[in-house]
Amino acid sequence: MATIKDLAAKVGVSVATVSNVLNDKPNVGATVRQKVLRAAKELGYRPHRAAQAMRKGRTRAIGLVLPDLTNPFFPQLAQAVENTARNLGLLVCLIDSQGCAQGETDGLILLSQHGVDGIIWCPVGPQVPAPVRTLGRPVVLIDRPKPGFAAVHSNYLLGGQLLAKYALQCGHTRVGLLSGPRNLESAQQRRNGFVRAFPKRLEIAWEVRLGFDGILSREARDALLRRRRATLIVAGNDLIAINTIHFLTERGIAVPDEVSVVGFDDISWARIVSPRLTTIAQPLVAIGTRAVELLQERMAGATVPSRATVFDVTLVERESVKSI
Amino acid sequence: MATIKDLAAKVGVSVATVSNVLNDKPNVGATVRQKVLRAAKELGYRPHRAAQAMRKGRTRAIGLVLPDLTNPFFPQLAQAVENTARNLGLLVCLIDSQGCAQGETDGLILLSQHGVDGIIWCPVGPQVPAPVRTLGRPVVLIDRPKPGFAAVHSNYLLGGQLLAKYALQCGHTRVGLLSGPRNLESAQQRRNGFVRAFPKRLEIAWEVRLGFDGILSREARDALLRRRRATLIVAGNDLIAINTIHFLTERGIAVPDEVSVVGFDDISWARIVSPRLTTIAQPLVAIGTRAVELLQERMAGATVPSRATVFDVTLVERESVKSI
DNA sequence: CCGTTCCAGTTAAACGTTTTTCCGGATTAT
DNA sequence: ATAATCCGGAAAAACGTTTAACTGGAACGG
Repeated sequence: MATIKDLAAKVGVSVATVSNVLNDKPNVGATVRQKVLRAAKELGYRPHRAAQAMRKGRTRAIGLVLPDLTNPFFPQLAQAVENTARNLGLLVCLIDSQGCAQGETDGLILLSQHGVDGIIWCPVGPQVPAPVRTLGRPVVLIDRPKPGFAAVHSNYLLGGQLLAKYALQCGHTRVGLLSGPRNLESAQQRRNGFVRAFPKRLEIAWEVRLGFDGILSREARDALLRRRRATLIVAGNDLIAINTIHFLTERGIAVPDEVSVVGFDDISWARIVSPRLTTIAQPLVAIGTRAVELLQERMAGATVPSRATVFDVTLVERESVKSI
Repeated sequence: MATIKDLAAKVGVSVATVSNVLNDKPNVGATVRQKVLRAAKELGYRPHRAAQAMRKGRTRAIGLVLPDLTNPFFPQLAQAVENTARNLGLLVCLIDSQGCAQGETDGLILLSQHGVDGIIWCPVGPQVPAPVRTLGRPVVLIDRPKPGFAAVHSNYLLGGQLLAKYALQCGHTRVGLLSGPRNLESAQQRRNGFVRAFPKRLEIAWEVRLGFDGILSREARDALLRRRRATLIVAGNDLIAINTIHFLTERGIAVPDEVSVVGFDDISWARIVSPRLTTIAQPLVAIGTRAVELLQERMAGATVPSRATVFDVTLVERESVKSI
C-alpha cells in the first residue's frame, strides 16, 4: 500500500506537489509532473479512500436501499444501478430492508455513518425516516415517487391506461382489481390510471388491496373464487398476477379461458409462467441508469429541478388474456 | 454531525477521555463516563467512519462480489448476506460482475481501494484476479469453492447422488446431461456426484456443457431434440432446467410425459413453472449467514482452519419427473 | 534599476478519530 | 516517613490526504 509520502520520497519532492499532480492542479512543472506520474505507476499507487473521504468529506460511495431483493423486479434495477455507478467510479452500498421500516431506518443510519455521498432509495412506505432528513446528502427515489423528492420511475398512469384500453379491446368490461398498497404512490397511480381511463365503459366489480410481495390474503382468495362476473383480473404487479394465476389454476379455474389476468412490471418470471403473462413492461435498465446519473448531478452540486425522470411503459401482449 | 470534540467541549473533558469512554476503555471514572454517554445520546453522536477507518485501518464494510443478480439464485444469497452483515454493523458493498472477468476485476479493485475489511466472493471463473492476492484482507468464497480459499457452499456431490438415486427409483436408467461449465467446481461436483453414484446402472446417453445462465446452445438444443432414448434430462441448475422445459414444450415434447427433467438449486422459479420443477434445494440463507460469520471471524484475526462450511442439500420432489 | 507579477514548489494546518506517553495526586507498601 | 504503585485524566502524535498560505527566484513592465 504505497502512500503519497512514499511517492514524494521517491521523486524527491514534497507531498503537496504529489497531491497537486494527482489532482491535476496547475501549479507544477511538466518534468516533475511526469516523474510523479511514473513513480505512481511503478508503485501501483492508489489513493487511500478513507483519508480522502476525511479530508474532502466525500466518499465516492452511494447507498442503494431496496425493499426486497427476492422480488425479481429489484435485482434488475440493482444490477443497472451497480453497473452504471461502477463506471463512474462509485461504489454501491446495498441495503435490503426486507420490506420492514425498522430495517430501512437502520440501513439508512448505517449508510449515513459511512458518509455515502448520496442515496438511491425505494421506500417501503410513505413515511420518511429521520436519517433521510438529517443526512445532508442528495437522495433520489427510484420506482416509488414521494412528494418533495427527486425521483425516477415509470409512467404508471400511462401503464394503467394502456391496460384499460387493452381490456376494452379484448372485450372485457367487468374487472376485478388486486391493487397494490394504498400508501404507495406507484400502486395508486397504476390503479387510478386504469380505473379512470374509461369510467363509463369499464366496470370495477370488486377491488382488494395487497402488498407488492404478491401474497394473496384471505380476502383476495375469496374475491377470486367469487369473481362476481369479472372476466379480467387486473393485478397491481406481476408477483400478484402470477400468484393469482397459480391460485386459480390450483382451484381448477382456467386462465385465460375462464378468466383473464394482467400484471404490471414485466419481471422475468412473466415470460416463464404458463400462460405467459400479459403485462406492462418498464425500462428497468434505463431507470436504474438514470437514477445514478441524476444522483451524481446532485452530488456534484447541481440543484437541478429534477429533470425528466418519468419513463414511458409499453404493453407486452402474451397469453394470459383472452378476447371475449 | 456532532464530533467527538463537541462532546468533549460539552462535558468539559478531553477528547481522549471521550474516546476512551466510547471505546469502553477502563481508565475513566464512573461519573465522567455517565456524563459523556449522556451527552453522546443528546447530541446524537455517531462516530465518523472515515476517520475511524483511517486511524484503525478498518472500515466496517465488506464487499459482496456476485456474478449475476438476474440469476434468481443470487438475490436470495445477497439478502441473507446483507441482513446478517447489517446485524453485525457491517455495510455491504455490492459488485455485480455480470459474469464478466473484467468487471469482476474492476469491482475488486474498487473494493480494495475503499479498504473493505473482507470480501465474500462468488467467482465467475477459475482464475484468481490480481486484486484478490494483493488485497491483504480475508476472502470467503460463496457457492463456488476454489482451492486455497475458505468457502461456504452446498454439498454438491451429495446433491448429484440424491438425484441419481431418485432417478433410479423412478426407473430412469438412460439420461442426458446438460451440465454446467467444466471450469466451475460447483458444476463439476454436481455432475460427478450424479455420474459416479451408480456407474453400472445409470447410463449417460449424452452430455452437453452450458453456462449457468441457462442459455441453451445450438448443441444443447440439438441434443434435446435427438435425445437418443434418454428418458431424463439432468440439468446443471434450475435455470438450465427451466429453459429446457420451455424449449421442449415449445417443440411439442411433453414434460414429464415424454421426457423428465430435474434441476439444481431450487430457485423460486422452480415452484412457478409448469410442470413444477423437481430439484435439489440448497439452504441459501444458512449459506449466506455462515459466509458472513466466517468472514467476520477471519477479520477478527482468527486464522481458523475453515470450519465446517459445507451444507447438506435435500431433494425437492415436484412434477417434472415421471416414474416409468 | 526597482517594484510587481508569475511560476514552481514548500510548509503547515486541517479533517475526526485512536493511542501512546505523560502527569499530578492519592493510595499502598516498606 | 519515604518510596513505589495506581488511578483518572490530559496532551500530543499519528493515520493519508488536501489546501491555504507562503517563499524564492525569474521574468517583466515602467
